[in-house]
Amino acid sequence: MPGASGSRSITIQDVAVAAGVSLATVSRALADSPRVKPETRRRIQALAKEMGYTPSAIARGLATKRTWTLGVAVRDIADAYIAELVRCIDRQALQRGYTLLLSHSGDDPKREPAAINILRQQRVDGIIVADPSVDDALLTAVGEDGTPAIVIDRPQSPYSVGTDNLAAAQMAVEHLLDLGHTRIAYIGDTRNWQESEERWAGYERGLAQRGLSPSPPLTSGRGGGWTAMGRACGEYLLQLPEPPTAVFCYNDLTAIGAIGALYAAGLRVPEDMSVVGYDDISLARHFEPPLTTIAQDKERLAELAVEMLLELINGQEPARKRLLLPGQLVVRASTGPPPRSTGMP
Amino acid sequence: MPGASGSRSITIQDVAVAAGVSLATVSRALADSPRVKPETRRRIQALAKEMGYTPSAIARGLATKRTWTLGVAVRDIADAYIAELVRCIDRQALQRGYTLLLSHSGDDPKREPAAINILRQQRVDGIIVADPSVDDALLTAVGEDGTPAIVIDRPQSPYSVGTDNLAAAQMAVEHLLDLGHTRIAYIGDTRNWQESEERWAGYERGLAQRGLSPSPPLTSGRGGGWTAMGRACGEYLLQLPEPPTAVFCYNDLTAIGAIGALYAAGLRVPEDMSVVGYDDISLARHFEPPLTTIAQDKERLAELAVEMLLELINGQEPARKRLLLPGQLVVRASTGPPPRSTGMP
DNA sequence: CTGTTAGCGCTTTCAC
DNA sequence: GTGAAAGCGCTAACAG
Repeated sequence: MPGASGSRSITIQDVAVAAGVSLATVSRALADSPRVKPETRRRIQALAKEMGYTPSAIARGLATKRTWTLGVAVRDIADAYIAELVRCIDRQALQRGYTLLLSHSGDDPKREPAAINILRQQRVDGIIVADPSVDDALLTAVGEDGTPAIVIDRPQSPYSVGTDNLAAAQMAVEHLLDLGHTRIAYIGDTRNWQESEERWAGYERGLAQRGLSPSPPLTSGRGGGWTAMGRACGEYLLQLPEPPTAVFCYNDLTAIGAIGALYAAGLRVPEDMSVVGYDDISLARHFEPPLTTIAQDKERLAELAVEMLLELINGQEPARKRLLLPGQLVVRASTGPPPRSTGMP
Repeated sequence: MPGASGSRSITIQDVAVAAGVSLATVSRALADSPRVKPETRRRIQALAKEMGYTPSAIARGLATKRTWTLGVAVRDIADAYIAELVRCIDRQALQRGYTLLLSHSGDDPKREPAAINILRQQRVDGIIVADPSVDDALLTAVGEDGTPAIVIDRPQSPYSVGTDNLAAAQMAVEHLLDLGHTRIAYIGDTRNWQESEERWAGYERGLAQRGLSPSPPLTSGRGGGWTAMGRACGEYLLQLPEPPTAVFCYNDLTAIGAIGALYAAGLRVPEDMSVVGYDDISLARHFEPPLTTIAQDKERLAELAVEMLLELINGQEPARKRLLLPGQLVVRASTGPPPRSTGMP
């Protein structure tokens, strides 16, 4: 016998002979079908358990054309926001009897189609894309082969759920304006350009309503990730002749980077400068100072995404194809009134 | 026609009739078998592509008893260290033609068996467990049904890879001692108790070698996660009559929490207190101050885990069943000499 | 209530 | 080189 390690796993057939019934009966018993005598059912179930029977999801999938598996394509699982979102999706899916198949493109847009393709090959029942940079053409292609897909945070896609970036950003900026700030900067992102631009647009609109003019979004290379970018931009702002008194950031990690720049310069938040983030990742609440930020309702986002996807899977056209949830401004300690003196201390 | 949305996906059979050959030939052509005439092969491949054929991984899995899928069971995908590790595992797996199936127990030990069971039902070729709190009995049970499993950071398990917590922790403490600290605290974790204890043991040994006596590990409820715990412990330390001048933390997020407590008290790091973390998550480098920490070589860990698992899958007994990698001390800016004055300023 | 049988889509002998 | 046919483990008619 060659290095065969795997003791062939026991099948429904094995259980059938052991129980002295037909294979079909076992199948029914295991499925709790009312069509099998309660006693036989119990006996078979006990036997199956005792024999260590583990149903083959793939065989079942082949036979029923339903795998009870949802694919999730993410750009980067190590991104705090995405990871937290995936956790919510997992919870929602599990609750409805689905398992997640994860596929991530390693932050490389070119690999996204491959990532999604893997999911299709695995015959997932549906796909949730948590990568705002996907190509729409790809999504419709996927839809056409019968695998429904919904994308998160990409409002123009065929089926989507997301947070209203523009309105939320505007809220954030209004909060800053209400505190008395007039020189407010925006630190954006180059990778998820569209999303960042929506947030910038909200920032712009908030300022415009008070007759203030926005500055163009600040950004820097993504080397080192968001925190590094936030830090670099923060440092840039500080060496300006007249630095802003507040800054609105693309996300929480960017904000944390910006705050790092302030700390390193011996400045305090919010006394010397106010900072607001976006996403409300779990760290935001516990950071020092606790971050004022826009909370995305991840749990609800996940729930809606899964629900909509299940409707699609069941062949129903969902009531609403594009859902936009409001963001919520969470005021914590990283924002306050601008410093009295003009300029920096 | 009832609400059928899914246009039946096209099969190898469809391609066969379109190409005017038998189904077997298509199968061979698609598999690049040399047994089919090069020209036919190309023709079939082109046709398949054109028809939008997507192979069914589950059908193939059923037929070959190999799914080219690796299961990863994690405690919490939103944990920075775990997420970064999963990213590495994914990269390693992908490189070898495997896809990851993710299963997470939502930080609930009782759900861990279920999480692993899902993986078995999906007939993954092997399992990587990234949850140091799994039960060994569970693992051997899994092994017996022919699904090899390896666990990360749990040295006593049958097959494992991990970082040498004790030695690494000792290094961290020695670094602190070398800087001149004598009052050093340890902030631990209650959830991953064993792992935390190993780190504490390293801390203890480091102190003992210089004739200093350790304090028992500090900890607090996990409400709010690691950062909150670190913060609570940091606050506790500060109100001590004679606070330590340095603190070694279970992980980076804990350290960030502790630093938060210091900042909130108007103290500086490392001038007033040195802090060292563990894991070297990506945030550590960009935090202010950049964290001195123990880096776990996640990429290598992932590589070894995947390699060992593949050996197991291929029926070979791996050369080494239990691998312990050294941690690496990364000195950044959160550690420095103790303050001159005794006690706090 | 239970058994028989025909697939699900693919790989893989075994023939030709 | 290519085709026919068996079978992977399971479900779902269809019969009794």
